[in-house]
Amino acid sequence: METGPCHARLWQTSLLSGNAKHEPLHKPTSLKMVAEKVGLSSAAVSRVLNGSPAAKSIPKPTQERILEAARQLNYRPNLLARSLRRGSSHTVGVLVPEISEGYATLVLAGLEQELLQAGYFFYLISHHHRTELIEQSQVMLAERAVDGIIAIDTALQRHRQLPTVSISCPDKHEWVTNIVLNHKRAAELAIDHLTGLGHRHIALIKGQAFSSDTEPRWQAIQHAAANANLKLDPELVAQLEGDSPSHDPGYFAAQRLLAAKTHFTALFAFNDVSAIGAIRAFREAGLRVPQDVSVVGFDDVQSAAFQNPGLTTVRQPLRTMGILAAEAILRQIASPTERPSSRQVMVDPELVVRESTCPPSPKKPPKTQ
Amino acid sequence: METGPCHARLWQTSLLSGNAKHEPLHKPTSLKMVAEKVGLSSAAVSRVLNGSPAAKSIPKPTQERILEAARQLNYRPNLLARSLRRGSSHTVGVLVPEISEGYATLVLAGLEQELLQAGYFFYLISHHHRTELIEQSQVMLAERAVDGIIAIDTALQRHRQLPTVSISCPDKHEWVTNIVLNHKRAAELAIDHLTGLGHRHIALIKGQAFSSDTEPRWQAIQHAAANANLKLDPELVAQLEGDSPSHDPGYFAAQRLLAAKTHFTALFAFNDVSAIGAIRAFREAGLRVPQDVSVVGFDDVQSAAFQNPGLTTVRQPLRTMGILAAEAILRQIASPTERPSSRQVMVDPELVVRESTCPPSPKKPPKTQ
DNA sequence: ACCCTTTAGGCAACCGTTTGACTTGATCCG
DNA sequence: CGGATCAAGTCAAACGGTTGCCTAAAGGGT
Repeated sequence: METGPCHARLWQTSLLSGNAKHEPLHKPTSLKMVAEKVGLSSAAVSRVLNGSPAAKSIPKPTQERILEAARQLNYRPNLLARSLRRGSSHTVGVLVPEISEGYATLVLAGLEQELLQAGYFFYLISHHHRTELIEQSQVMLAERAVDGIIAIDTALQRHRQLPTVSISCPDKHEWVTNIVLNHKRAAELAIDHLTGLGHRHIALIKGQAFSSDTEPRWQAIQHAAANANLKLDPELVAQLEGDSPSHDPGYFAAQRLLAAKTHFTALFAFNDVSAIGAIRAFREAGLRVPQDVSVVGFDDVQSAAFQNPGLTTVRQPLRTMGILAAEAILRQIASPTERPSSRQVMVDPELVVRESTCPPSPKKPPKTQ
Repeated sequence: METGPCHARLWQTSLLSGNAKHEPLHKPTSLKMVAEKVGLSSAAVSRVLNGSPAAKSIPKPTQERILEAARQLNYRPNLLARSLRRGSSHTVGVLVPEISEGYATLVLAGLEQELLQAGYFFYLISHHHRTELIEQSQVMLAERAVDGIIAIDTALQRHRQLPTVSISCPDKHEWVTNIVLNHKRAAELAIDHLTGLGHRHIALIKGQAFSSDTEPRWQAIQHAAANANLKLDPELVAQLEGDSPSHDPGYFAAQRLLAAKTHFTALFAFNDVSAIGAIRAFREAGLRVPQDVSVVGFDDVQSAAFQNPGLTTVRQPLRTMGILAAEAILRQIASPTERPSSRQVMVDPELVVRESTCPPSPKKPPKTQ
């Protein structure tokens, strides 16, 4: 509220004040130039501009002179220099598997909002699940003196003792704070929903082996199935293959399920993107969703509600998870010595029922084609 | 170890995790430390490690010693310090309206690939089309000494003489290189496709007023319509409203079109996301796509092919545009004095016909509901 | 007159690298 | 033998800002 309008006005003036003297290659104003203009040392100027406690011995009129000079020269501190000296760059690195639609997008949105608000910028790097890229990225981020690292669905390789928060990576490392979903609850929601509708033959799409959520989710599903007295037929389990961030893996997984010709009336997919791919495979095979096959997705990405049929899905509070991760990393940065109060933050899923699920039709098993 | 038992414990655990020589609170190795280890000046070490031409006067064995010491100490140059000295941070700022599914995602993916490959990192900032945020972002990026700015669908406010490339912003500024789509061709593709199928009553969804593509696209559509002897009925034009990055604006725009009760057999939407929203509105109104209304989207986002029905759309080569933008900014950074060879790079669209378009049904006009 | 505190700010080191200018000793050439 | 050249580095000044410590003068109390 103080600097915002101030900057805006500053700008206006420098634009409108007939600044025909367009100085393209003039170096930006430095502290020293401001200091010279007011005839003081740069130490004094620095202290005043930063509102440092040591500035209280400097009289108001002098302070005004300094501020005025800075404004006139359109002074902007060089943050590289400041970071170098202060040892804090106000920057974090964010690692994601891919820059693509789906999961990470919403998390990033939450992250960004929270980080920017705290004056932090972030570097975004994708690694396509390639181990050496992850490692290299961590090294490069450290070189760039980031204050912390946030890893989204990323198995961190080595660790350089930077504050680190991971989202959906059940990370063994001591120093990492984890933001994780309550997988147990998530599996229950989906399985109970489907069994509640009367489904007994439920196919599953497991995540890729490299995805950190795959295992815990799978465990949770087995647990939930057991609780619901449901037998999981190994024939009805397909795994996503390949690291394409698109809908293809889900599409092909569903084709494999169909090819196995084992009867099923419902599918619980690893995520929305693969669910959407699967639905297309079903349609191409002449099956209607949900009449012939009910489909439950996972994540509730932005487009889930706008699918045809609208996708029933287990919502992860993705945006919230981003916000929580940002808060956690900021806390860690603020007090690096102190152990994080809780190394794990668990968030709860929520079932969103739309149009892709219904009771199984008793008539004809989906053995078409 | 130094400041408290807390540290000691941390240290212990990190020992347990299997990494012997991993000193958590030791400051990272500096050039000086390497220099001391080999008994040379940091100047010599710097030159050798950088392979600077001045290092050729240093004998091979000495160079080996230096390299070996750096390796042993796991030396990583501090890029803040280097940037400060060299005056180049190897960082660019990327401005996007939103971090959300759709348009920007693919562009970002292309950008990232190309920038990382060149050793550049980027800051990602979203501004939600708020003028003061755009301006503030530019200032903050300049403070952080970025080497350039890439603006995606963003109306830049003020300019600080940084190398700048914009994507889909018909920017007036002299210094900005533009990556733009051939809107004329894009409009022709869509209009010709629809008229070719026999549609004469085509509804349109215009982009939001703040979107830079809205006007040129609209002009191009009018032009293409005239060429195809098609009259555009103002009743059949709806504009996206609100800055939500979701499918909602398209959904509501379609509802307004339906409410106007003017007969139409096809819709050309501003982008895929709004097309998907519109399709949902149509379905809710009891209209079938494409039998009752054909729909053409724009962009060809990742999920377009997996819609139900598969979305016919005008593809923008989004990833390529990202790559081109990265190349352009890197060129500008490499030779800042020289004016960019071409201030505009135009890319061509491509029509992707899927299942959301077909000839109009002559029977009943979509006056249902 | 003396001591103490406050005011007002300066000095210089420091953050970690880079780089132009310079030194020092040896070698070579005529 | 004297000067030039060269190898193998070193020195110190940047880059731009921050900060611990210092000083010098003025004021205030006794």
